[in-house]
Amino acid sequence: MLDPQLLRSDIDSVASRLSARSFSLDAAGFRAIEEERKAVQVRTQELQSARNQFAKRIGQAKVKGEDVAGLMAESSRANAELSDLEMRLEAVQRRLQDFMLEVPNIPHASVPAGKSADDNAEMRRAGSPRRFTFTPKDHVDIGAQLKQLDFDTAAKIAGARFALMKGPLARLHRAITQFMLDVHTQEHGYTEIYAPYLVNAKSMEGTGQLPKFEADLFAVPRGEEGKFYLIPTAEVPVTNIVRDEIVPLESLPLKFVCHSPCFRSEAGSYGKDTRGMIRNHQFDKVELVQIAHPQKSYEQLEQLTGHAEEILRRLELPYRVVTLCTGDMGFAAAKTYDIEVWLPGQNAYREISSCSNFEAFQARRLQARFRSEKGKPELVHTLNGSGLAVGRTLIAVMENFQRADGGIDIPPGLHPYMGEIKTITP
RNA sequence: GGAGAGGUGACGGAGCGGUUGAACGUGCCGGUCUCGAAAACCGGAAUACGCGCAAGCGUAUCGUGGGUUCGAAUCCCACCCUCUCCGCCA
Repeated sequence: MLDPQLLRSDIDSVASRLSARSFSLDAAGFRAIEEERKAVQVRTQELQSARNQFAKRIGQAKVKGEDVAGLMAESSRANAELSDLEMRLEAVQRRLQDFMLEVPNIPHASVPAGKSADDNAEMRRAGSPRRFTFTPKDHVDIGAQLKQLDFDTAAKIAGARFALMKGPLARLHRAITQFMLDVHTQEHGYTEIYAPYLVNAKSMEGTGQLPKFEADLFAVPRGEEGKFYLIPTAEVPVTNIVRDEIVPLESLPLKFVCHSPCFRSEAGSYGKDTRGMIRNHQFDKVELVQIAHPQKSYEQLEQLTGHAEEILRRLELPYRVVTLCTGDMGFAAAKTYDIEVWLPGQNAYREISSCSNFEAFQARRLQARFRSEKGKPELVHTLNGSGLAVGRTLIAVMENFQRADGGIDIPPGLHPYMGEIKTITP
């Protein structure tokens, strides 16, 4: 959510900055609601003040044993208008809130303008794609030949967009997870978190998935009306740790790492990446989350992105980093770096991590604050990034380290996590 | 699933339906004292929002939402959460 003060004071410049991400802000609509809010609120508060005065006078008179019937009648009359106004105020505030919740974040000044992924700016490349002496296969074929990656059985058990791994490949998947967690906790200073995979609507709203993106989520019913949502990323439970909290200044930045399964309905991506494990309803991810001082958050974004890159360097996987353009960024982000790993099977770089600074956009929804140097509570900045998506990392290892005989070499960094097994062979 | 207890400020803990945003204590900040500290004493301190150039004024907030009332932290209802016991369970 954006700062309501900013919208009130300078909605036109907000609108123009949002147009870069092809969001058209209804400035006139906002002004109209805001004007009504102001009028209704002022009047309501006047009446409330009058009511409080009456109540106070009646109380005082009663103590003295005076007759208060007249005052009470007068007060009743004055209150008649109030309940109606209070309802109107509530309604207009809800409309304002609804409006605000649908407005995306303002892109940071350093974000390149653009409409689609084609306009993203490549920042750097690391490693160079391996030259194969044979035609490289993609992970689906490699996995099938090894009989360790089975989409048919997964489809029988659950449906499309699920995967089933067996034996050494399943272990490799686990090894990758452990490796990432160890690097981030032991070398990058993150605190490991284990968090709920089902969360309430409030948490989803805090990080921005709700109300706008309900269709992307899975939910399970709970009780009469309520429901739990399955987390689409550990960002949700972990960032919500600081919801409604005021954290001490000296504790910043908070750095959390959390491995979790992620559940996404992938509504609207029919026909996209249907082959293999690129885009599944369920996948594992190691997520990095930072709660930062507002003046440090962009510094922290560079650092966090570097932490994610370090995993790829250790696994000897070629990658590049791109800055998402205004049109390609997520709803809540002010700036995003995507890290894309080289996939020989697709002959392309594919996203394996997305590192974003949300500035105060999430913090405002979360009411996540810190006590500033002046002793006043101020909104924190929140950041997160994948460090990394486990399934896609597995794919990258399979495709980049595949052998002519259909086997897979294990990158040296993972040997300790594989019981020193160095190859997976057919 | 059954039975019970409880949710008040950073924390502990009061609070006959009426000048209660909330006693008291601890902690915190400033000051006096001191070479310095401790102790003691004095003083200060919630958050959000609205109106206003400002000084300031007003509104809301005692788990959440509704209700009763001229007036609710205090009464009623529903829900959420925490704790204890029983049952079940990894």
